[in-house]
Amino acid sequence: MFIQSEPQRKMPRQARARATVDALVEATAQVLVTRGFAGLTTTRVAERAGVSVGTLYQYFSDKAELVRALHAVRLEAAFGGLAAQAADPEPRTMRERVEHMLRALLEVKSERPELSMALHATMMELDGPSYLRQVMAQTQGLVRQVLAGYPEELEGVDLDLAAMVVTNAVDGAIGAAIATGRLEDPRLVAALAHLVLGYLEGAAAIPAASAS
Amino acid sequence: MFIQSEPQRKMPRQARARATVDALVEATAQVLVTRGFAGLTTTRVAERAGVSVGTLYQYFSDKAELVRALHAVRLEAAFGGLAAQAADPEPRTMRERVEHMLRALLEVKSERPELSMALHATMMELDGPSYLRQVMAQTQGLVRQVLAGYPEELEGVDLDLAAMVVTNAVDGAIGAAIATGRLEDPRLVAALAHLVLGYLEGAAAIPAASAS
DNA sequence: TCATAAACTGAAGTATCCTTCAGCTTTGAG
DNA sequence: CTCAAAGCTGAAGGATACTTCAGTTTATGA
Repeated sequence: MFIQSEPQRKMPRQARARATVDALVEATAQVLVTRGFAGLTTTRVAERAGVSVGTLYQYFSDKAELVRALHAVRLEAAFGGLAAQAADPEPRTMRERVEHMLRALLEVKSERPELSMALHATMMELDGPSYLRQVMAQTQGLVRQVLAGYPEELEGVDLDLAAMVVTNAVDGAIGAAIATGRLEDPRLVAALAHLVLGYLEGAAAIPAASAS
Repeated sequence: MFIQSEPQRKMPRQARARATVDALVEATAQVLVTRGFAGLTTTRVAERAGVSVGTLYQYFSDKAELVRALHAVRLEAAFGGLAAQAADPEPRTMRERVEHMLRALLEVKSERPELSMALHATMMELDGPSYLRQVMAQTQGLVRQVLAGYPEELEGVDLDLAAMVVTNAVDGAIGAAIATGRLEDPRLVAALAHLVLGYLEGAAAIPAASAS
């Protein structure tokens, strides 16, 4: 599962090299979790991956590139799970679809919660706003698309605003759940679904109306 | 507005020194926004504050201490605004109270959005989970207290869960708004209020019920 | 006014870290 | 089997950052 987004560096051609790249990305994940971004040194990553520093620099031009590769892998995983549920041809009520997507998302995040947290913080520090915009564009786009599949229920709702609010609200709540170790709380899915559906229901009234 | 949480270092006694400490904290904010945490060097901060490095080390034992001091100032500002609205003796409907608090929160964040973002990312990298827990404990505590003031509307609702979900959902949505520069969108308050109230309404049904 | 404490300076020591590259090892096609 | 390409090694160069502290300047109060 290597990503082809390191333009200036060599691409692995042999199987051994592909394994090396994978090991480096995984090592990055481990070091990031255990020592944080400050402790993410090229030597340490190489060591953990069982190769020498020079090898690292054959495939990654930078510490940042290493982190970005890791992020690409994880994003694909998280997004893939979501997209699968979003595209599930089985017709579903809006509630069902929301719950399924939430479950898929929670499943991915639950696999390595500390990594999710550490990686997010690092990408934030690394690419700041552009990182956020990229992730948000993808995720919100998907959510928006799903919402568009329920035109009757959401008549008059600003789908862009709804996608933004709902997506990031869920993300914030999940982040908090991770930080406090409540990711396994069985009520979580129900609570998040209630949050999303509670917003969507009656969201048509939002646009101009604003009580003082 | 200096904080007394640098145990090992000297406390400023004269007015000049207090001004120096303030200047250092403000310089930290500026450097953090313009160069990120990676670019936050002690020399650069001192330079920007108009003092020498040695002076910095008289009051702050560490780069981290500098950031923590800045965070303390900002947290107090944000929390103060919220608490003021929360404790406002004027009786209000739940909707009004929520809207007022959201407005107060958005006001603080709007002052220096990039700083809010950068500081959050940095604290995340610096103190990770313990930072989140601290902030969440404070904020959720406040929110929980506010919610407890509306026992009829929220009968049967798990206030702890509600405070956590609502608080962090709002935080996530605001974070996204900051990143995309939509903080001034006039519909934002209404949308967030709708999010919060939509969750609270009927949240009593959450505990055990969980549709498959 | 003067002495003492507080505050400030900034060059220098120490510690890492990033990154390269010349040479060695492994792979795989012919 | 042979050899050119791919892959790997790790010591060393170069750069920067953190932190200290001996010495200087400024404030205070007796």
